[in-house]
Amino acid sequence: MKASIFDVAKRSGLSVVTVSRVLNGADTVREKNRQKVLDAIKELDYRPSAAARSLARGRTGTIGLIVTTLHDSFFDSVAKEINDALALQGYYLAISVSSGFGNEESHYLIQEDRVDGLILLSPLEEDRFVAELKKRNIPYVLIDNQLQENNSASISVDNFSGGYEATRHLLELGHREIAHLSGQEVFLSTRERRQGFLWAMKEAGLEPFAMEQGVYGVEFGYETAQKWLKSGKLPTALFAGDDHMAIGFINALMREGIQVPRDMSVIGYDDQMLASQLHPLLTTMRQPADHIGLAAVDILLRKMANQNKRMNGIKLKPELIIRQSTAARGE
Amino acid sequence: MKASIFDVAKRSGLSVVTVSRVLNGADTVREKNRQKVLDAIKELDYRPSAAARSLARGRTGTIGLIVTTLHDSFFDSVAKEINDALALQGYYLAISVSSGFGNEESHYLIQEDRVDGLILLSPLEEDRFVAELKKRNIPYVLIDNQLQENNSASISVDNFSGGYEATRHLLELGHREIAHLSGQEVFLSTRERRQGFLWAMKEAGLEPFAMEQGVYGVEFGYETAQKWLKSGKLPTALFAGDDHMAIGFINALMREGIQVPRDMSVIGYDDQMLASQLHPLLTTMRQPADHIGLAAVDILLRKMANQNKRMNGIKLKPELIIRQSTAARGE
DNA sequence: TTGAAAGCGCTACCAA
DNA sequence: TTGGTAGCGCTTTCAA
Repeated sequence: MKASIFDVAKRSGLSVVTVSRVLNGADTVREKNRQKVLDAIKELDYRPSAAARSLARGRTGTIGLIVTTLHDSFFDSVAKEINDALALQGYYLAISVSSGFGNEESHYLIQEDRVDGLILLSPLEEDRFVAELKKRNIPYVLIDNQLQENNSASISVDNFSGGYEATRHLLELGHREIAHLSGQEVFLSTRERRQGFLWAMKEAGLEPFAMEQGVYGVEFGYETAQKWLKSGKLPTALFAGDDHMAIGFINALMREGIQVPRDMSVIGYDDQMLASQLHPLLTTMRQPADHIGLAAVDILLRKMANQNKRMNGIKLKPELIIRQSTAARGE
Repeated sequence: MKASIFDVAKRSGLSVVTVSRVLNGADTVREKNRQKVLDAIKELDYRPSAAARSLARGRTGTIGLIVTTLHDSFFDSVAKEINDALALQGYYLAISVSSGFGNEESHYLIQEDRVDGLILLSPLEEDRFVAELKKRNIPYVLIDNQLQENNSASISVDNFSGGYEATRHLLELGHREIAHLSGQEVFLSTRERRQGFLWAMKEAGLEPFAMEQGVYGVEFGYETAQKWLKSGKLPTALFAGDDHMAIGFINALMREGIQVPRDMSVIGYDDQMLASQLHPLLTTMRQPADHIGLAAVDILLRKMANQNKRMNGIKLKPELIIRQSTAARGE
């Protein structure tokens, strides 16, 4: 039988209440007794039951994180940061990879109130989740939200600015024929990055060389490159909506002997791990995963503290990381 | 105030016990009453408290999965499979990404008995975990274990056979000058794959063209290729210990205009997502993530059912996936 | 600074 | 087929 707080009390010769106090770091326990309790705990190899604690306290000490996939080094990093930030505050992180479209009527982390608060990382079904969370009165924070109206409790990266800066970088290198690859329209980030691109182009008095819209991923980049290659018309520079598309694009070019950045410059977005591993190392826009994680935890904990108060969203700036895939325009 | 089972009882005009029965799908409830209860539940938007349930039942209904990283499509797949298999049985999966070396004295999933059982996916600190789990009497299963002695409760992929098959594939294509890149020695899988390689070579009466040992990842593959390129001596075929090394290696070759598989064949291991995205599409050894996940859940649940009985480990075979990076030896 | 007692919300056991 | 009652292991008053 597992030891309970009762056993510890008996063994230490003190009351259950005192043991509980020691467990929770109350400072109203005589040092000598504290030691007795600690000894008893060690001897019995006792650990408090999470279930009993949650029940008694009315909260679980766990924060949930819902992600669509962790197979993405940006999400992965954010999750790690959140985990660490939370640990510092004595909270546990429960990650749930919700592939998305829910036959699962509603998420289990929500269903049984297993969490005190929730962080949604780039949620696809944002509105459904948010509605549910509001109804349940569960504090939450959105990262990289899609819906403008949810800006109140969200951390986002300024994608417009990211698209703008990326394009500016190419422009400053002397490029005039610049194309853009974008991902799914459903993502607000997709549209914003493109707007940033268009803005920078317009500002420079230029028309986009080409724009393609597809699905984030290596394949789309590869295929687009092949298509363009076949048509014989290539821009001198490309702003890809994410690193994977950029990598796929470069991959296709390399196979045709077209060199990056000698023959063409390519900039990606996200600074995926792969971006700094595959050659040519990719110039890209980095999303500040660490700040994002910290900010999310900060806002969430605040919200949990003063239920009533309304928080303001935070918008972070992405950072241009110059590597090897972009260079001044040839000739 | 949140509705409790008591409120549902009151509202439905039945007892708490009956409500509990309905909640747990007992078939000893009159259909009419069942409906009453269901209605009350809906009206009150009631959900059972996970904490109270766990406390009363003595188990949490949650299975923990400890992984070092999910930023790996193999781990990611296995995790998904486990999640689904578990859901089918009414269990929840709590994933915990434990970067490894624990200042965290002992893992929180273990610490507070938040789980009924634990699955360890390719654990680095296997012995520490296993010792702890045995002590706590928590049922567990290891996937891809490092220590031979833990084979009792483990699912592993036959890495020896994988290394052997991969090499055979190259051999059958007519290659004679075959090199091997391996990862960290700490991993049993690393050593086994190499042994498989060596065995196949020996069987064919051949000496390895070269063998390098480094760290799993794109970089090591890239650097090794560069080194070999510089020395001017390349094998006609390479068996890389994992896909990332293979990809890095190919990446370096491509930059020098050396084509795969025309000039050299490369086979990887794991069938990472990237392997089927980057061109040339990588020939590789696939680990059967689905079977692994299923088997792990199966064994774990069995162990949980009959605490006493000893299970036998399972060893699965990897599968050769032929894509574009290997071809018959030239000339 | 300590402890007795009353829950937290649910399930399990025993009767009816 | 139903319900009363006693816990599950902990925290939180409230008194002492």
